[in-house]
Amino acid sequence: MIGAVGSSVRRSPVQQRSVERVNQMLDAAAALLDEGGYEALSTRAVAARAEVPIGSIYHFFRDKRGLADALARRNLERFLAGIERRLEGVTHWPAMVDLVVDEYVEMKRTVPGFAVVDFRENRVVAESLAAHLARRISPADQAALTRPMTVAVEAADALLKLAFRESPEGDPYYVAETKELLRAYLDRALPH
Amino acid sequence: MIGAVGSSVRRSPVQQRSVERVNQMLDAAAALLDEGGYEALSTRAVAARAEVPIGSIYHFFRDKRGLADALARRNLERFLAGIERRLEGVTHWPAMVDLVVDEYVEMKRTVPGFAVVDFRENRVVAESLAAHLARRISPADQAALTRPMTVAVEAADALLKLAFRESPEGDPYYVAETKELLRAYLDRALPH
DNA sequence: GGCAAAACATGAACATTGTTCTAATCTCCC
DNA sequence: GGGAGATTAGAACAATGTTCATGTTTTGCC
Repeated sequence: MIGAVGSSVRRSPVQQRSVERVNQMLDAAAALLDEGGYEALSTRAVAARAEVPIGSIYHFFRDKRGLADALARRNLERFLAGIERRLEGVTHWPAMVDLVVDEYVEMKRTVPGFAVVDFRENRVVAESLAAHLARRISPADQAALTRPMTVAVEAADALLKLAFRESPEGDPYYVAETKELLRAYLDRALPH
Repeated sequence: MIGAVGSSVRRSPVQQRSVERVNQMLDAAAALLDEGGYEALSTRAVAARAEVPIGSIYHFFRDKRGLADALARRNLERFLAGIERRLEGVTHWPAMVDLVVDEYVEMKRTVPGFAVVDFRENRVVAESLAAHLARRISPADQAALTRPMTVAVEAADALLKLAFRESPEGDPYYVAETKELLRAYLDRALPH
């Protein structure tokens, strides 16, 4: 999950100092996104905040979108790692629902720029969860689980974004309803 | 639903010719959005496509966002009108689910730029559906229906966007699952 | 240590886009 | 037909995305 995926990255940093500077750029982008949304994400603002010249951004990232994609990927990896950690010992899916939603809420509260988890990333989450489900819970083939999981993840992402639009800490009602909706749907959609 | 809402519109057209030109601008914006997403929506491109000078856009709209908002509102009104038409005689909510999803799919296929129905618009849809439900189906107070409806609309919007990312005509599996998910959730969330 | 090659830093310069402004033209109504 | 308000028109300014040539630092190697 480290190699240059697709084409959002132009060069990967190889020296120590540049690894740090790339992280500074991602941190700066995350902070700007939290403050003013995607519209506030200007390349010059990122450069100023990270204390690097504009050229450095384009040295490592294809363009502004590539920078945002890289940030999304970094957040995705943190999210998956957090889920993997929490999933220890979980053997039935209703517990999984609580788990994943709670981790999402926690990330939204603590990880800057977590809003940038696009549809491309959602698919990865769905596949990861389907794999876990197939491995430890249901012996069914993973393919049959992936599509319902994709539906669940997409819906959950939208509802939790709604929860955080309503309240900075995540409106408790919408968080609770997200879990309720996921349980109601998966109870019908997953093979028994 | 016509007066200048909030502040996305700078002046409303009063002469006949300018009403037509404003519609040309919205049509051009819709076409560009369908072709290349929000990134392809440049004010100059809209002006060229609508065969008006840039100044005219800023004469009627506050800024580029105001133009997109106005398009979203126009699409929302068509959507609500379509729903209202189909809702004649419907007296229980499962039929409503099919109806609203089908109308959404139809609009996505035929109305240019329908992708631009933001969260602000979703709330209006939810309130409209809650009102209908309160009026003709359940005697319960509308307030108790609005929040579950908001959840349902937000989830449906996300899932149908997924369906249309997968296939230009809307992936049938995801469309069917959207209905399934809505039924499963509303069956639990609505008062019986 | 010293040296060549690769990686990196830097910011001026260019292209595109968002937005404003002032002057000229057109519509509508008395 | 005349005048006030509505509208057209596009040049001009500002901000942003992006590239590029040049200079500096790090790395691997003798």
